[in-house]
Amino acid sequence: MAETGWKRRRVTIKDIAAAAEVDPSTVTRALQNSPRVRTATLEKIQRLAREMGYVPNMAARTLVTSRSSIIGLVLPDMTNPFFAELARGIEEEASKHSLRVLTRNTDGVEAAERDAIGFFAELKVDGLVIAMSRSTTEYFKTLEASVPVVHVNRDDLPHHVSCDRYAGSRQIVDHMLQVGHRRIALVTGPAGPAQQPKRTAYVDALDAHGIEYNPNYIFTFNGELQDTRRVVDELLALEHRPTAVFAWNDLCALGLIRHLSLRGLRVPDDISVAGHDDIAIARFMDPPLSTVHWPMYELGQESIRYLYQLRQNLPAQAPTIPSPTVRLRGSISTLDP
Amino acid sequence: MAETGWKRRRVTIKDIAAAAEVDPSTVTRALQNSPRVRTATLEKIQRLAREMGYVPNMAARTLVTSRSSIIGLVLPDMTNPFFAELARGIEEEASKHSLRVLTRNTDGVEAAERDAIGFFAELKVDGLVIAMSRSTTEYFKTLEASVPVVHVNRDDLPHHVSCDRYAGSRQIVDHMLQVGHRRIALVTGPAGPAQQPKRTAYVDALDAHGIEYNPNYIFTFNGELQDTRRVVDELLALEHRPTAVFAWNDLCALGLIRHLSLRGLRVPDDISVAGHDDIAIARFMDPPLSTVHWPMYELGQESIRYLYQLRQNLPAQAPTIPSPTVRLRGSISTLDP
DNA sequence: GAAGAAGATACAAACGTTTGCATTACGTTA
DNA sequence: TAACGTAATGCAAACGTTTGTATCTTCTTC
Repeated sequence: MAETGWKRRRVTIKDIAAAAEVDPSTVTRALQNSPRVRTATLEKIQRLAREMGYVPNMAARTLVTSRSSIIGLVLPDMTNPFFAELARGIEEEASKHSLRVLTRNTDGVEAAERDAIGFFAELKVDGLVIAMSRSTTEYFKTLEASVPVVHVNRDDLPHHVSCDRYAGSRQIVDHMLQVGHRRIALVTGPAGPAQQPKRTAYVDALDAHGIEYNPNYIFTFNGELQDTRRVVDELLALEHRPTAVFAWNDLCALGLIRHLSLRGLRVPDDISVAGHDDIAIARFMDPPLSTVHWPMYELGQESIRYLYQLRQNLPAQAPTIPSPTVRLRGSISTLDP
Repeated sequence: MAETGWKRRRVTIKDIAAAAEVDPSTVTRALQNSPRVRTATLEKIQRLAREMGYVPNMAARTLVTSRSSIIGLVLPDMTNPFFAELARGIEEEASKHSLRVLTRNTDGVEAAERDAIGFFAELKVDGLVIAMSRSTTEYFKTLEASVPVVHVNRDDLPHHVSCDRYAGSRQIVDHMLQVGHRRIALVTGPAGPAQQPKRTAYVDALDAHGIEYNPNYIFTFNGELQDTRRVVDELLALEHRPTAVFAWNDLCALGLIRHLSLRGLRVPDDISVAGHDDIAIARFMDPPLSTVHWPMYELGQESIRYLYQLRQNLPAQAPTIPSPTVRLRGSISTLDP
């Protein structure tokens, strides 16, 4: 027997006002602990509110204050622990300012991204954090008129929080070269503004060791875990097979390792693999993954701090985040000369 | 919370009405493609709205209609791909009803869970999907008065969507027994209503094979990946070491495998491991993980369908989800007798 | 004990939509 | 051409808060 239970009228501030024999405005003030209301009245009202099961109506409040105390977070992929870490940092920091965080994910689809953003705009969120979007600059230009936005990992956009995309990649490729690797493959992700520095770091590192960069050693990964199989196939089909692979990210590295293993190659004995991001499971992989530690949690925190400055039109300079560092675990072998 | 620059006045329906020399009510109707407005007027209004950059104000709309077209999703842990899959199913199905999904995660903390729920209640969401909460029945009793709620994986609560928690576990333990394992450890998670059926399945399976259940073989895992180390230590300290482990979930299995490997034990040669959930990376682990496939995506879809029925007071019987099945990959070895 | 200062509370307008009902405009039929 | 039906639009109230200002108490102070 289904109840019509939740259709029953919600208790409003007016109901409390009536019960307390007082004006609605007094109730509002009492509920926000205003010093303007006498202690006795205040307590009586708060007790009544509790007893009557009062739940504030955000819509009404937002309508009049045009503030929602909500931060919108737009993520391309909840599946990737990388972004979960970001969300943690954001929530942690947001709660300090008593802001709540609502998340929408877009599966990396641009249309979904715009829908999410438009939706948050309708909701009148107090701020928007957008991680690694695909959308273009002009789009955000118009958006920024209505809501403060901070981008994570989009160095090319006006208000961003990011960290040195070149340094970490450069370091790990340098390391592979130092331990003797000469044929190093690079697996890049789906095209996007984030790809270039990684590729440059790769080319530069080779360059610094006097190695000519070989376009055949660069692969493009579509982001689906299954696609690593194709990459491995192509990689193994090369005449001079690489001895090391720098993967797009840790999840990609995981897939590569798996399919290499299926093809009979052991990591790192037969081929070395490096990842990027340092997600939680990286150290639990077999072998534990050498990777670039990307400080996603800190980026989350900083993005909220930045947003907070933006909201009050402070000079809000982009925060500085420490450079990413390399975590060497077991997935890169030293080559005998 | 100082007001600021980008806070320039938003375009409202009245502005459009003025520009189109028409009444606000006509604008509303035009924007929802009502047949009550002449085609010419309708097009003119819609064009104007686009040109002027009109963004509807959800707060105002929600206030009058007392519907928000939002579904709230409360998750204990975004890091776990398991829940990401649920979110996918929910979003997919929700978009069919043109509902949007907003997510909050609670890190498994009960206080955070209540905050999230309370928040969604204030937001006047049209429905709430709560996954594997810790909270108690009475709490939800009062909640259901204000919003329809569907629980995922909480068989004990009134409106839930779940699937046979016993069958899958039973099957995989049976399988381990069939291939010759006699000393099988069970790793359970943090206490909660979800634990019992798994444990019962484990005990029953042993029973059916005439094996007495050994309390020393049951370990409690706290949910943190690092904690697997302790579990492995305790496990290896046992006098008669188990030959197989049924882990709480796949992530737990991953950690166990890693620490077993650090202690020099190979999976599955030295010890077998089974997981639960079948998250995306399970098949990419080394060895690929044998596990119970839990249909999280389908559960997500069903929870929205259920919610939809609840909302219109249909007889809404709990939907039936196919039983979970076992995915045998490489992490369980056959024992020589 | 009266004037004035706080202190406490009430009043009323506003926020931006939606929607039932009233009104006007237009084309059709007798 | 008057009467009528229908199509298109306008009017106004309502949703539940918040907040600036006005009003009413109560206490000081002389």
